[in-house]
Amino acid sequence: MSYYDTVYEIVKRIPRGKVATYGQIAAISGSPKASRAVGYALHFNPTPGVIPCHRVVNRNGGLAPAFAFGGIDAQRKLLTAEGVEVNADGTVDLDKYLARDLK
DNA sequence: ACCATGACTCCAT
DNA sequence: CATGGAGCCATGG
Repeated sequence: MSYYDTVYEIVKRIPRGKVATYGQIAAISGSPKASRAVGYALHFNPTPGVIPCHRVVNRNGGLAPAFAFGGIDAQRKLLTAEGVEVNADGTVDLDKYLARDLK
């Protein structure tokens, strides 16, 4: 699972109070279009608590609807606690919270 | 190498 | 706005 390891490393690098998109992680990991594989990697989530998967959002800035570790509301709560504003529809402002300098 | 799967993304209806 | 189909990639059988 070398590719997945890369994904985990990147996710762990996301600064507190910031978020990253699947496409962003995919690009940094080496395959800009492997967003699907990235999501799959997070689905495995081998080390919960270590990997902040709640900071990973889709291209629209929206979090996973249901398959998340504890539900979208749990992620919303965590993100809010870190300083990330989450909209009622479960999306975040990428213009402000996207970790552009990640990498 | 082929097929099936999936926390994605784009486009059409 | 909801739903569905097609394309992308990595993994496992």
